[in-house]
Amino acid sequence: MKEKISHIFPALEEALVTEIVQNSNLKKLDKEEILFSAGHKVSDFPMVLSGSLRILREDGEGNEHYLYHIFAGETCAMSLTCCMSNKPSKVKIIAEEDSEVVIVPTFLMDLWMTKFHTWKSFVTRTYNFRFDDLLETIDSIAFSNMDERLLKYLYDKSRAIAASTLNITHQDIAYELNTTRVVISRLLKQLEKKGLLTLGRNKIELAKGTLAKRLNN
DNA sequence: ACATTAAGTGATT
DNA sequence: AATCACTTAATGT
Repeated sequence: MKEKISHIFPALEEALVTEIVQNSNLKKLDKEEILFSAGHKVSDFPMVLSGSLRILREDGEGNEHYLYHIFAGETCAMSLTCCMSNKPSKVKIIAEEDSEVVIVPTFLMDLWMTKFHTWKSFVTRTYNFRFDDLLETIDSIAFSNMDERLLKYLYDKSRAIAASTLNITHQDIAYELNTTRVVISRLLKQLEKKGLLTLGRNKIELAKGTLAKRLNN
């Protein structure tokens, strides 16, 4: 276990990894399993060992908004902020595919910040790394660029499951981008005309060029 | 064959 | 971009 964490989180010092192992639980998540919902107090946060998790903003009225994915070797910036301010979670965390995570109790956060410099820099990097992504998201919401949001969503999802074929309905996408099915259907149709993807029932196949293009950005 | 669910379309706000 | 009303297509029982 210890070797595994060290391998996946190489930046963390040995003594810290030892404490992680002593205080945390390993949890296996099935595809689409909900780890945390919004609203509940954050007593733990996840560090991803394998697979990927998707993070959604969620209000009380059943509105959701996709934010980002996290992968092996990462932790959730939003969960960390909730930990430190002792506020209820504002996000929902769902396994994008079968995943393994280490569930770490939040009370260790403060202690580790002063005790382990590698922890402090890990947390800092987690924030920095996420910031650009969130800015992009803010931009596309602010300027109502639903088509860009949709493309980013498809690309992110594709990367998260390491496949170019997504098995998802237009309705599901609409729900996670907080819009309506009709809008998604029409935008997807446009993207299909542009040759960026092909559509099927419960299926969206991204063109190879689409992935490459996005990766170069 | 029938019901249900997913997706496409035109018109309106 | 959202909503409505409707059609068409695919899938399940």
